[in-house]
Amino acid sequence: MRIGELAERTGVSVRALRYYEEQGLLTAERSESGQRHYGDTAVDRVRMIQQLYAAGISSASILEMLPCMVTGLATPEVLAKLHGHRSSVVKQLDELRETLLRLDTVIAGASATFESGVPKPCPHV
Amino acid sequence: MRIGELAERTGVSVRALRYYEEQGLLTAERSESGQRHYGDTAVDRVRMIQQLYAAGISSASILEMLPCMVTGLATPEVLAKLHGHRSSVVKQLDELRETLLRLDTVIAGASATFESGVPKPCPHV
DNA sequence: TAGAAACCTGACATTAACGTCAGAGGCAGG
DNA sequence: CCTGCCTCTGACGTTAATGTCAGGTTTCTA
Repeated sequence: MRIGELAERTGVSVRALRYYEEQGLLTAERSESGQRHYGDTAVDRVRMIQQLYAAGISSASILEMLPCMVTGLATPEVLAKLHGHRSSVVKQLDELRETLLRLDTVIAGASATFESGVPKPCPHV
Repeated sequence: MRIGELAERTGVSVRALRYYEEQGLLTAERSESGQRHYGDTAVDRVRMIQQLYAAGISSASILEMLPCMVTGLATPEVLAKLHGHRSSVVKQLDELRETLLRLDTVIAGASATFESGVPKPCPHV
């Protein structure tokens, strides 16, 4: 498939796909005229990239990890990187949970204010 | 306390603190000569700001929410915003959990490779 | 009362993952 | 062949939260 179709099937912009290639995260066959052509596996590849991005992992790190993400095999160095990223993801999870608790506390307090029939303006601090 | 001490106590740079003030997230008394002076509550305030940043909430949104984060009171509009941010935090949590699972799968596979005594180079995809 | 250390404002630099535009070539239908 | 849509490269724009530097004032310390 060509780049437009890949973009549509993954929900990622054409620009982003070219950027991935630029970063070495995604490769493409080229037609005689220079147009990119992708196999079906590219769809999964792009989705994986997106997922790692969503975890706050940089393209440089993804580049190191990606080949092994596909096969499940890794060098010791890559394995160490993976553990490192796992830690940071766990840390992010903890922080997010804490933030969620705080948000819930605030929301509960604010909601109670309204339910009590006493809508007060937001006071200045 | 002055800005340097606040920076040290919160682990945030002086530049960042001035930026928070610029964004309206943090206020300071000014001495005769114009130097910022903070009360002890500023420490908590800064930590809260950092936590919200960590949740991917923009400074503009924080600005809307912050007064009410302190008092637990909110206008209906702010309450709606809070719910919106709650949703996005929950979504982030889900995505992170999914990513963690994927990472664990890969790590498990890679670790097994080593434990089996067959360290293989990372193959090309 | 120096001189160092901390502070001030203002402004330009940085980073990442794209968006957007320009100018040009490629491809399928009518 | 023409039209319209897709694609190409290259390059500059964007955003957010700072970093960094310059040039000047204030505050602490010896």
